Amino acid sequence: MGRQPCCDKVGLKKGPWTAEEDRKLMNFILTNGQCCWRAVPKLAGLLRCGKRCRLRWTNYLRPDLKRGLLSDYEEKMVIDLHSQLGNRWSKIASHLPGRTDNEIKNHWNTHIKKKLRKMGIDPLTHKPLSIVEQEDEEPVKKLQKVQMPLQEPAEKNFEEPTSYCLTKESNNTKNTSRLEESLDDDQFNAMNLEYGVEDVPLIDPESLELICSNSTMSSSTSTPSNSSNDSSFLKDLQFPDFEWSDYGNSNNNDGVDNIIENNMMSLWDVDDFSSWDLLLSSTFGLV
DNA sequence: AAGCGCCCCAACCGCTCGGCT
DNA sequence: AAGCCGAGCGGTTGGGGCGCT
Repeated sequence: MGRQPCCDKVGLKKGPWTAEEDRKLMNFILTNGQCCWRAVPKLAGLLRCGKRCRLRWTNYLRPDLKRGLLSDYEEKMVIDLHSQLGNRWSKIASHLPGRTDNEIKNHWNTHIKKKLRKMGIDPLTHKPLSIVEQEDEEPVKKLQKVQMPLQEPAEKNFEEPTSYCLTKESNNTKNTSRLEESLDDDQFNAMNLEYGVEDVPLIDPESLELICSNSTMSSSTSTPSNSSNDSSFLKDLQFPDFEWSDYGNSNNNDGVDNIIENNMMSLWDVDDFSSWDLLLSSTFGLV
């Protein structure tokens, strides 16, 4: 069936929004709230279709929007969320308060993609490029080993990321306890009041550094076999001292194979956050 | 100063999803 | 169950800004 256009396009204005249009839309939404978007242009006196009004509001006019470039911390979050969710920009955006899917998508396409490639990581699969290239050469092997399409890393065992879960009810006791140790009760309760499991607040970078430095201490005793595996890609990439954690399989003693099986690497699984900072600074001058 | 090319991001387009009848 | 419709999502585009020659 042929889809009807979202609105009658005859006589509608296109292109950049004027300050006057912004003001009208802003006034209308602030006064009346977000109702049926199709009706908004008429009621607000705008020559735009409802869909454009909604986009303008969500991407530009919303008062809770943050402006400016994504911080290093936000960038790290985007990368990790992307490794788990794929190109689900709105899902990713929902974990970054004040950021829009459009903004994150743009930032990904213009900045993060390049940075990851520079680091030798394939932005699509979040796997080292050397492995991706190998797989391209040997498609049969790839299928046997990975058993899922490379384009959609998130589709296999998709779960909402639990690493950011800040509720005390969380089953993820490891992460919860890290946070409980690092934040005092007031901070923790404030987060709990404001956000549910799905709505994850932005943690202050300083708090995060604290969390991660604590976890470094505890992780130093864990799974030495992970870092001592003889797979070559880490050496090839000359990364700083990474430890690749198990991804949902605590009995797996080969970190690299585990990464391949899960078809992703998570920066949040880098136990030592300072190593990540070091990587960023050594690779493209961040931090 | 002018021309050119590149980069970035706001905006657009078209498809999908989910609720309703 | 099928169709309609509003809303949301993700990919793409176009134009403005900026640096370089």
